[in-house]
Amino acid sequence: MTTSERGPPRRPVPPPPARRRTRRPLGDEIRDAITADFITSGAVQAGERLPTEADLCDRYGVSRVTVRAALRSLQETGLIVVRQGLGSTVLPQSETITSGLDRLCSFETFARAVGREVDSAELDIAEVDVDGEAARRLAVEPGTRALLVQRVKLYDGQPVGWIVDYVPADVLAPATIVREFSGSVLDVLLAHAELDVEYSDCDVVPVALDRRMAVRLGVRAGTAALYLDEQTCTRQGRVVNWSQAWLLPEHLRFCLRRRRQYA
Amino acid sequence: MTTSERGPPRRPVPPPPARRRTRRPLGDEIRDAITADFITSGAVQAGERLPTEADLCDRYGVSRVTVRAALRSLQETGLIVVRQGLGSTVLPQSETITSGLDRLCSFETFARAVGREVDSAELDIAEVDVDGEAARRLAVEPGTRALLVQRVKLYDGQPVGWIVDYVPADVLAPATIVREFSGSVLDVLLAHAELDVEYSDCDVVPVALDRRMAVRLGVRAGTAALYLDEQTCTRQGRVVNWSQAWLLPEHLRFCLRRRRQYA
DNA sequence: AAGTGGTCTAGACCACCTG
DNA sequence: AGGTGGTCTAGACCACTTT
Repeated sequence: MTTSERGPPRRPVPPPPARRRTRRPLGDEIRDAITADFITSGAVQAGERLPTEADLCDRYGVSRVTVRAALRSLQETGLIVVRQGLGSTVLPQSETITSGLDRLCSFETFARAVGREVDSAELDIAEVDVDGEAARRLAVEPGTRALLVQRVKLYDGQPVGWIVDYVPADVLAPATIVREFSGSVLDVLLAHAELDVEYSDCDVVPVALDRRMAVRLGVRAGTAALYLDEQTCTRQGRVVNWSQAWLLPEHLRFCLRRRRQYA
Repeated sequence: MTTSERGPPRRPVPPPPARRRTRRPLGDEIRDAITADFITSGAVQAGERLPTEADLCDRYGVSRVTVRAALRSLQETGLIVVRQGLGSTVLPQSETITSGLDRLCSFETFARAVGREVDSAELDIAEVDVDGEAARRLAVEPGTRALLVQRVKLYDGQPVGWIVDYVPADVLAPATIVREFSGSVLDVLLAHAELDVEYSDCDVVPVALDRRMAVRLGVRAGTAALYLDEQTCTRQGRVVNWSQAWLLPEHLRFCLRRRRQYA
């Protein structure tokens, strides 16, 4: 017996799904297609409506559930608003990079999601023996080898933050990180599925920048900034990264969704 | 012809869904049931696994899609982690009574959880016609009636923040809010289950306090503070509250858990 | 009344993990 | 190999908004 006897034919519209990457949800591909076909193309301006869900189903040959997953994703990233009985309206885009603080996700990824780029400057990568505060925050013995990565983040050529990352050498080989680094230490860690990186605990502190940091970022001393002090952990609770970031709110927007707790 | 002829019988397992509130997703009810039946009951301890999705489908008489919606919600709030091929594991709850910015929870509730008290001072309650920025943030027509509540928050007698809340009169009668208010507008809204308050979207901005605000809080002008600008919403996305808070980090610690996104 | 999004179901097949 | 979660489909009915 062949598998083709076991049910009705699936997905009649697209060609045989042979080459589809199974690891990427179809909804994400549809989301990207809608973004390209209607939003970034300018076919639908801010304030105007996307085609109806039924139309999108026909156009892309997918089920309504899949189209709705795509639309939900677009709504979560703030590109559209969906109203019952009305349809999906494209929203005007913010000039700033919106960062969902509650998501363990690099600035690079956020920026790319909205079609912008961030760069690094004054990049300084070194291997060090951690002790004191760093050893405590990494939960390792003083003297443990670690990779230290420091840099300025640039947005449209403007300095927007200073970031310092430590990763113990026994978490991931420094050479590996350096080889795979393209702006974000977190992205390297997330890409290594075997590490099981799951969450970070992050302190959020408003600070007035001291003279040295202000010079780095090209602002006056005393400028208000957001200091994020973060321990990235595996599912088992092992610390794999201590990250400190001083960020200017000027070109960055930090937001988060606070959810009602039921437990 | 009756509607019952138009398709196969739906939901055979549960009793007639007569009294179900149609506005609450079934997935949310299943999520609450799972929480009560397995997690808060202690039937499944941290580190142990929930029943399989198929078992949960049978137990609650719902489809797998619905069970998965419930599990996704539990994962988003950090109660469980779901792994392909492994199942759903209950997570240990954070020891530190998180002043968790990611939880929709009043300062009063947080303080009570750690055995402290917060008080209000300079309380100012008024009915106003909102316009401009306030109307925009509340998503109402300019001129709409709303309740405005302003006050200083005190922690151990020390001023720690200035909070401003708007609630449109057609969300909840101003008299009702005033009657039930005991320090937190959010707590009043959460207590009204019929409002279906579910989440808030919160902007997090570091600011240097201006002279007026600094005087209110008894600090020097230019002191760094955290400005939280928040729209509290129902499950349907209706804004029920616009809240602004200027908070001193001195006596408060803001932290949050950033979670990896799998969707 | 018509059209749109909102929710839910039953079933199918795929990918991952563990024996 | 068997069981688990991951994804997707087609179809049905409900609720909201506009005509």
